[in-house]
Amino acid sequence: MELLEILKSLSNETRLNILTWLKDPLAHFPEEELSDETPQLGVCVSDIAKKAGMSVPTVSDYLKTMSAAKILLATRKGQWTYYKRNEQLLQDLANHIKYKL
Amino acid sequence: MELLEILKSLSNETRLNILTWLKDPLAHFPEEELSDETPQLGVCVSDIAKKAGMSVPTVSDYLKTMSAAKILLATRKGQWTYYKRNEQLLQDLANHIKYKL
DNA sequence: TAGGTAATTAGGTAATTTCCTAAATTTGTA
DNA sequence: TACAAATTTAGGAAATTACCTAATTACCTA
Repeated sequence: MELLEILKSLSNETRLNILTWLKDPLAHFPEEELSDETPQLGVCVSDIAKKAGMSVPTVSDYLKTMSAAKILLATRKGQWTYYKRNEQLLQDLANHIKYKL
Repeated sequence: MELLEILKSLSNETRLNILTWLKDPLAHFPEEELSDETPQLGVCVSDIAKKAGMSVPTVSDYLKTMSAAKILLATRKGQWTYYKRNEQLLQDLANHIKYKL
């Protein structure tokens, strides 16, 4: 777990928002954008970009940054890349702060 | 607790190092720089700057940033400003990540 | 295979962060 | 009062981050 990389990737308001939106996609994305695979796969780049009100390339780069830090997990399926939270890493992060930092 | 402000103040290698050094000053600062008040007060700016290998103004500013985020607590005593960790806030941060984020 | 949609990569400008030196302030002491 | 030590504030150069548009790549389907 690369603590500094993780903290850097969380130190931006939009990226932090994305993380919270992905905690409960049903509550934060329009129903028609979600499928029954959303819980497994996550949400695709353009839907997240729309929600963030930012360009697709910018958000794509943010998501890549967060995946590199392992905060998010990416799944490519056809033309789409879906991103979801890595709950295990977030628990590891919390534990690291609690007991190690 | 201002999550984004806290995460920003932790997203720098030197600031993160300072936080870990202050967890155990005895292990990270020369004995002659410490007093029996160190556990209560913390460590002063110039000692931390020396350990970090950076200028006093830079480190003073880092410490101020971390105090503003309430990660550190400052005590002015005479000409010195001592900084120590705010353990309560770090526990709050860990819990927030674990249960809220 | 051509055209369309989704995503990524490339390249750039603006804003922010990093970290310095010099100057000013605060406090203790001769 | 005057000088010294610790810190903070001010101001600035260099590096990084934030975000955009344009171009390219990946993949699907007619």
